[in-house]
Amino acid sequence: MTRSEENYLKTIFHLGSGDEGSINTNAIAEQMETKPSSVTDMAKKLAEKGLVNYKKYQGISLTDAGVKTALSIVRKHRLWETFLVEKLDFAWDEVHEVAEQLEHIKSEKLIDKLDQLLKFPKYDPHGDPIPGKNGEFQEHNKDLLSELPVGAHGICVGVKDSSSAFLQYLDKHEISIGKPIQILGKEAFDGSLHLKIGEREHTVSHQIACNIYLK
Amino acid sequence: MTRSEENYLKTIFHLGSGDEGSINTNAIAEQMETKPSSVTDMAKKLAEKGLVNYKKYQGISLTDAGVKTALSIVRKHRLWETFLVEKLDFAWDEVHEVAEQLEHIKSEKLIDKLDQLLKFPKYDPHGDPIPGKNGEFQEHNKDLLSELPVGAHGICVGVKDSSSAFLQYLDKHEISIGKPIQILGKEAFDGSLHLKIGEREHTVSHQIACNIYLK
DNA sequence: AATTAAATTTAGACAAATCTAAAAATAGTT
DNA sequence: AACTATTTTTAGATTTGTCTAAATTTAATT
Ligand SMILES: [Mn+2]
Ligand SMILES: [Mn+2]
Ligand SMILES: [Mn+2]
Ligand SMILES: [Mn+2]
Repeated sequence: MTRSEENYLKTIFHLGSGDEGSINTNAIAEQMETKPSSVTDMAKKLAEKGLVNYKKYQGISLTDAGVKTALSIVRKHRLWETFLVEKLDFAWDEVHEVAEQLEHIKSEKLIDKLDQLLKFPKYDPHGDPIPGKNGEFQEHNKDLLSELPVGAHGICVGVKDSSSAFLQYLDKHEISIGKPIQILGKEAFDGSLHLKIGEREHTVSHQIACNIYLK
Repeated sequence: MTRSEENYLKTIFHLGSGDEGSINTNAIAEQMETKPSSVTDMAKKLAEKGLVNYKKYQGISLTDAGVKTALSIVRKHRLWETFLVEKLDFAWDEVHEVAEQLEHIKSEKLIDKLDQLLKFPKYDPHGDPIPGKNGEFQEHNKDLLSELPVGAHGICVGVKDSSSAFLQYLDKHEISIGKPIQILGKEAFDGSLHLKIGEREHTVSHQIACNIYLK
């Protein structure tokens, strides 16, 4: 399994985990910052190996074997992110790029020992669930902040956008996983929300609210 | 800098650190389990980048920039090996292969934080010195067991052969870094040595004695 | 010095992963 | 239904790293 194949499988897994069904060539290309023709080439190769279902012009989906492989990469990615934050004092906006490399290290013993060192964490620094050795994981029962009514309150349990820019915005406004958040008001015109975050009050745009999960 | 380029630089560094001067194409090929023609190709590329001195049929040597790069890879390799043993309970014969992958992860912050987590170790699990951020390191003042006279005694501070097979042999005979060793006698016929290792006595072949460093 | 052997380089090929440009298929619209 | 726009695939080229086989250079031996 090459690094490129692994990256494709992971991308297809992430694009497919929302709605069911098969994924567009173009969507994969955009996500991976590559060209559609490259995606087609890889689709054929992965189909050859039994990791994706692929028929010309019909889109791409993971087989059971493909899902299993994707989950093992996601597991590694998220365990490494957790390691970087918990053991090496990285900030949560600094870990993704490094984990993108570390997820391709091949050693089952390494990842199991890492899991043990971290005390078998269930969620990564962004609130995303960490699959276990056999691919099992429990997603938080969560809602997007933007879809909750005025008056709702809960705990921040995750973010949808893990970009450095967004996470730094959250840091600046003291929004982090575990923080209690209450919706004090909603602006009808642009959908911006007036929030109580811990002890402070802040107003955030609709775009921000679309990327924060509450429980 | 590609993974392959890094592996070549590291190999040239290791082959050259003994005697001075330039390294044979064939020696590099053998060490890397590749063909001499591939070495020539890479020599040209690395020369182009100013990392090696290369003139046709004249052998290959590292430039200052090449040494600097090689040292940074060796630093990463040995810090990761130390991490695997100290933090993840790997045995010293299990770390090399994984470190061979980890040494190529690109993140200066990662390696500096790892160094800090490990409390700035000076030597790796095989007794090899770990270069610092700026490439500085102090080699142990050590001697090969095979070159010491009868009666000599010292502490095992390193191994020359880091292969799994050799390290497992040492484990079996309870030879490890830090163990006091004394030469009780030498067999003239085949050069085998009768040793006192800690409290026990053992006889080891000349081949074994050629791969153990004492101080 | 001539010959043989060994080391090294060149030439040409290949697989992996990507790209551009053009062709083909599908989807959307009058 | 015909036309247009979008998506997807194909064909052919490129880069990186490798290989084999043949040619060249250097080293060793008669
Ligand atoms: Mn990756
Ligand atoms: Mn994450
Ligand atoms: Mn090693
Ligand atoms: Mn390596």
